[in-house]
Amino acid sequence: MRLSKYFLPTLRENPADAEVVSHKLMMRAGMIRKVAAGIYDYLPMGLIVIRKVENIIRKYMNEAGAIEVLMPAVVPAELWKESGRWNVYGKELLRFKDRHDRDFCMGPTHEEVVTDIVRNEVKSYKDLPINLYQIQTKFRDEVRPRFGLMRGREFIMKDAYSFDTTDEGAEKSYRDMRDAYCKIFKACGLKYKVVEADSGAIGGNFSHEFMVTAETGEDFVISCDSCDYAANIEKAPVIDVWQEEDEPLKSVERVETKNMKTVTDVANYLGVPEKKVVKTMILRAGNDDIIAVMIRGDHELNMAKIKNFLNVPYVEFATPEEILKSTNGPLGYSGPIGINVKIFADNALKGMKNYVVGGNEKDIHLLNVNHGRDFSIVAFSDFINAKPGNTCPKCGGKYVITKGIEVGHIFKLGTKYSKSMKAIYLDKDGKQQYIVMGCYGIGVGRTAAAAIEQNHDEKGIIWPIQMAPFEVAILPLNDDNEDVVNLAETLYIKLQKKGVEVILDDRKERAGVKFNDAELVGYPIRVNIGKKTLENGEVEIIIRKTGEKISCKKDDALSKILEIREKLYNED
RNA sequence: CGGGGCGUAGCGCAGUUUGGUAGCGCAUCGGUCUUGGGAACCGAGGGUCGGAGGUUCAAGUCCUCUCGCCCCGACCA
Repeated sequence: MRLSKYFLPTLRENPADAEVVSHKLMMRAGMIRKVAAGIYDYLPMGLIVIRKVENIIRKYMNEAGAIEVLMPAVVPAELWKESGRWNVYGKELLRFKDRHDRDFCMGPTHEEVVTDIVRNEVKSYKDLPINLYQIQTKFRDEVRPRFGLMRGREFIMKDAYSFDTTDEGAEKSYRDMRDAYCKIFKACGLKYKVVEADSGAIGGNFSHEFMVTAETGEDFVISCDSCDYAANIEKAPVIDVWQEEDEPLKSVERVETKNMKTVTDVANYLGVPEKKVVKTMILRAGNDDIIAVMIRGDHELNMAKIKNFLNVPYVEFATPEEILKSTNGPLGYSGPIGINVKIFADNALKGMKNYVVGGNEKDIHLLNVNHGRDFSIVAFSDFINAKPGNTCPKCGGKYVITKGIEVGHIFKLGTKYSKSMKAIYLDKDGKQQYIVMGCYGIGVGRTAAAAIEQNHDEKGIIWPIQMAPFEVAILPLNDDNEDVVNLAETLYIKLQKKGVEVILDDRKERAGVKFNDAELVGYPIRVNIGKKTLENGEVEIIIRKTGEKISCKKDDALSKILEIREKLYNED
C-alpha cells in the first residue's frame, strides 16, 4: 500500500474525550472515529487490525471443530420472550418496533437465536455434538459506554455455542473452547490469565474469563502468589477463618453520631477500629424481597456472592424509601435491631462481639451489639470481596490483586435455554432429552484495544506483529533524491512479492512527520531510506518493539527484513 | 439512574465573571524557502458560538427549556 493513496488521518493531539491510552492512540493513529457515544467508525487501519483478530479467532475456532454461521443482528421479541429474558434483560437490550408494530431488539448475545436454529434442525443424538459460532456486530445499550472500543455499545464479538447430548460432552466442549481461547490469545501476542468467573446474567453452572493484564483494566483479578489459582473478584472465595473474640458481652449503649454516615467517621469518633463497626446493607433481592446483609466495616460487599447465595436473578441496593419503610430509619444508619427483614451476615461476623451498628435513626449508633443476644441472623456465608492477603482455597497461599481487561468469557450453560426453548434430541433409546449447552464469547475490538493497553510507549502503539495493520513500513526520507526514491520503490515491490504486508510512506512529507506517524501507528518493522546512509550504501531497519536500529547494506535489506519478520512471529 | 463538568473553525482551546465588530495554536489552500525527528516566512479560505424560545437598542456572554458529549458512582458479556 502506498500511503499517499491511502486513508490514514492521524491526529497530532489527543482527542479531548478520550481517557485511556488505547482510545487515545486508536483515535490518533486514524483507526477509529466516534459517531455517537459508544458507536464508532472503523477506518482502514482499524479495520485491518479487527480483521486480523477475527482471522486468528477463525483459525483456532475452526481447528477446534466449531463451524461458522451468521445470525441476524435484529432479533424478533418472540424468541426472547420464549427464553424469558425479554423481561429480565433490562434497558441494555435495545428494543424497537417494526412498521407492523411488532417488537424487535438488537441482539446483545445470541443464545435464543442459535437455540432456535438447533431445535429446528437437530433431532437426533447422531447430529450432536455441534458448535456454531459467528463473528458479528452486537449492540448493548450500556448505561455508560467508555474507553473507546473497550466498552462500546456497538461492538464486534465472536460468539460460539456448543450443543451436546450429555453433561460430560458439554464439559469436553468447554475444555476444547478453553484450549482454543488460550491458543487465540497467545497467537494475538497477548499476556493473559484464565480466571474463574461468576456466570452473571447469561446463567449457567461454571465459567472462566480470559483477562489481559493491564493497568487500565476494569476488572479486578484475584490470583494466588504460590499456585496458579486465579478468579474474578466477584467469584474469589474468602475462606479465612476469622478470630473468635474473647471478651465478655457488654450491654448495648446508644450513642449520638451526628452527621456521621461513613464507617471511618464513626470508628474515629468512637475510638474503635473500623473492623469493629458493622455495616448493615439493605438490599432488594429478586422478587422484590428486602433483606439486610451485615459485613465488617473494613470489608466490601460482593453483590454477586449474595445473588448466588440467595439464588435470585438480581440483587440491588434498596432505595432510601425502601430503607425507610423496612427499617424506619434513614440511609446510612441502618442496623439489625428492630427491623423485620431477614438478616444475613458475612462469615467474618461469626466470632465478633460487642460491635457497633446503626441505630435505624438519624445520628444514632449502637455500641456493644451482639448477634444471638440482640437479634438473630438467618445465615452466615461469604458475602465480601476478597482482598490481597486472604487465603487461597487451593493451596493456602496468599491472594494478590491485579487489574485485567476481560477479552473472553466462556460459560457452561447446561440446559437453561434448551429447557425454556425446548431444544430436544432423541437419544439411542428414542427418549427425548434436553440438549446441554455452552457459550463462548470474545470481544474482537476489545482484544485489539487490550493489545494497545499492553503494548505502547509515549510515541504510540507497538503492535504485536500478529495484529499489526502492516508488518513493514518503508520511509523514503528525501523525496527529491532519486536513489532514495528508487530504492524505496524497489524494496517495496520486492517485499510485496515475498508476501510481506508493507506500506510505503511516499507522501511529500518531511522525515520527522514520517517518523512520528510510523511510531504512532506502530508498524513492527520500519525501514529508513535516506540519502545520508545511502551514501555508504546502507539503510536502517528499526524494530518498533525494542527500538533496535540495524544498519545494513542496501542489498541485504530484503533478507534482513524477512529474517526479522520471521523472528517477531516466533517470539513469545 | 444519582452527582459533577463541557459544547465557540477539521482538531486542541481562549473569550462568558462585567452584554458592545468572533479570536489563538495546529491542520487546510496558494506562494517562497527548506528537506534525517511533527521547519520558517508571506498570503488566503473556513463559524447557524449544540438547538429552540425569551430579556435587551444590542446576546457566544443574561434567563427558560432542550439535545449531545465527558468524568465519578451505581449497573454490566
